[in-house]
Amino acid sequence: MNLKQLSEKLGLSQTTVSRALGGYPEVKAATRERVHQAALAYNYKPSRRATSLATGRSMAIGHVIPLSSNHEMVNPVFADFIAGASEVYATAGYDMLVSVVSDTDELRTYRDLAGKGTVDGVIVHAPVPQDTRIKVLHDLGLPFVVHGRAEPQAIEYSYVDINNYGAFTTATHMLLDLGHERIGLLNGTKGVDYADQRERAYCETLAARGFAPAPDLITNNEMTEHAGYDGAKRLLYAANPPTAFLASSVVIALGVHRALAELGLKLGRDISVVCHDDALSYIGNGGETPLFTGTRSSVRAAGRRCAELLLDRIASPTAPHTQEIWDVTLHMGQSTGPAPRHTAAQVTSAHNT
Amino acid sequence: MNLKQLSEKLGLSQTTVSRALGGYPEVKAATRERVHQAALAYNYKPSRRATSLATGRSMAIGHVIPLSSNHEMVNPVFADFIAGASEVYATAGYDMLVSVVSDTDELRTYRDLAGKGTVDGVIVHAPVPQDTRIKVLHDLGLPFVVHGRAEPQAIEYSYVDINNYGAFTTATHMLLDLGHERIGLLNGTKGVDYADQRERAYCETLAARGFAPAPDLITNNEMTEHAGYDGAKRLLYAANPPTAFLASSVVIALGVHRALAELGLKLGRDISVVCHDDALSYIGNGGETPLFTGTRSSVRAAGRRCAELLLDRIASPTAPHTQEIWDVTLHMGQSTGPAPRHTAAQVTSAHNT
DNA sequence: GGCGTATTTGAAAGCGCTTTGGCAAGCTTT
DNA sequence: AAAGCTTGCCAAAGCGCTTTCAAATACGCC
Repeated sequence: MNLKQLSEKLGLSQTTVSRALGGYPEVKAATRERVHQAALAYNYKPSRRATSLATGRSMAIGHVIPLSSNHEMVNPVFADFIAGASEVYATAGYDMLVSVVSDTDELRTYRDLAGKGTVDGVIVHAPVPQDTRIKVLHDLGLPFVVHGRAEPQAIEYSYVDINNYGAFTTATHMLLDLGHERIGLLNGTKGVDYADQRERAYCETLAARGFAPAPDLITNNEMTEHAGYDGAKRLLYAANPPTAFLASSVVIALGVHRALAELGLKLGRDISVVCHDDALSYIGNGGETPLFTGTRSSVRAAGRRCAELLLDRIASPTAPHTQEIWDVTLHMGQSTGPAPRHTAAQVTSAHNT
Repeated sequence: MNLKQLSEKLGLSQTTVSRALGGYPEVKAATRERVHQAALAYNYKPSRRATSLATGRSMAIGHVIPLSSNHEMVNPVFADFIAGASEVYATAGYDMLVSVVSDTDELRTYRDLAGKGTVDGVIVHAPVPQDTRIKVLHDLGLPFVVHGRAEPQAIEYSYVDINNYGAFTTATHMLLDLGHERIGLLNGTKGVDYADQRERAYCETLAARGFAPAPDLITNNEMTEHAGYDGAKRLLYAANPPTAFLASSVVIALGVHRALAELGLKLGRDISVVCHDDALSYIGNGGETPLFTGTRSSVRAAGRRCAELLLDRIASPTAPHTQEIWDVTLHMGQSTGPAPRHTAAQVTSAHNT
């Protein structure tokens, strides 16, 4: 059933039917009602293809999620972020277009989306400093919102980010307050904005409290369970091991946890762990007393907010940009405790088990 | 730049330009070349909106991923599945449309997608026995492929599934061979096909080997780390605890692992764990000797295959259906060992620590 | 040279909607 | 009662492609 057929059935013009369904005011209430009934009865839905062509808007938002060409890894936070964004799109009548592309193809993908007009806007994930995507999108005239930041940029743009610097400053202070002096940082890939912010916070907080940050206590890796496990084990086996870890995600923290179990070390007693928790639904570090102490911020909420901002931008492209930096709060869990006295001995003995 | 402008620039008709770009044979090689050059120079890309309307195909595939209305949970396997499917779509020039909807809205979403013609086909995720979606999609005439099975069905359909029954039969036998007699099953939600298959395999294998499967050793829950942790702890605290667990996913197994660590039990010595491993990229239970012993099958590969089959169906809708059941192989990890002698005592002592 | 057959190009008719520009009828003004 | 507004509806022109049908040109052969 298409518009022509429906309008013939009703003895009305296509114009009137279209207007009735579209909610335009110049239709008599009775007519509108009749049209709605008929649409329901014949299960008429305007073709998205035709509507798009006629209006010039495709009613779809693109999410280009990069796949590190080397590790073929899909970051699990995307799942939650997308779920959040999807809620907003659904209520606004937008579709969500997802492309998983190797990061080398990303720019081409944006050019394609813009050229073919497949989407009305895009969300930029995992920005890096001086991200080239921002200029490209700006030049293409494709509305976008960044999840995270990509400073410095000559171009003004909208973003939603969490206060990574603040989060890791708080976390570092907290571990120092507990007496930990050697703190390992298990971070994400270098060059990604949030990872750099976190490292800076960690280093500067240590420095401010009179400790020299040891580069050998920092690992940069993808945010996988395995990376956490490897990183923790490597640092713990080294000379002068840390008594605490800062982990960039719960997934990494789970890896640390596994390493500790294997070494016979008890989390929160022998080794403390503080992580940033994206509140991923299937990891669930929540509850009364969560497993891991950490700063927390819902990546799903960020997805929702980014989507809202993007739809706003599409509606009014010349409006001033919105830049939100969300503060995060520290939640106490079971993974932190005062620094133990004899640390080196501990690990060595564990090693010999 | 649109087709009209480009063809005027070239002094050709829109027909010829369209055909040259579309790779139709009735264009002189020299002309084709000239058109391609110009398209490149002016960065012309045919509008997806117009193409769709003209051809009647939208060049997009829908993935409707259900959100359990009660738990708001996004299954992490979707991320990997989608990444696999996306690869195939990308090379075929298709887009991927993702809607995350509460499971009560799912049928409506399918009807919408079909009615508006937003997609040319869909993938059905997480089927349940006698899944109503299959009939609805069949009646809508929307091509689809199911990831998993939804038997029994009056309707013939295509699917890709793993041999869940075989996998858990193998796994149960293996634990029995190691001397484990009380084996806990930490399974997914009841009513989802794969969970039911796995439970059946577990029960029937136990029965075949002369053991009565105890219902109190089975838990059904969403496949989260937390559920694994809770389930393991509950079973271990009960009277006559198991000496081994079968876990429906690595995420659950990680939860078990955490519970064991907390109880001071050693994985693979005090308690054995076998799980099914979807080979999720960010969990990474791989490597030389993986942490968890388990049957393994790449959910990403399944995503690829489902996508291929769906594109085939769209190309030839009347072709016979393809039904693939993938056998899975058991990979030895560090999480299994012979059954310990004194089990009840163990846990009790751990409890008192 | 003329006829039949390829080869190459174009004009125009959709695809199914939205939206502009009218038009007729009913109401208000003065 | 004539002029001016509203109200409610319609015809038709796009939106930017694809594709059918027809035509023009080039080629092979007797």
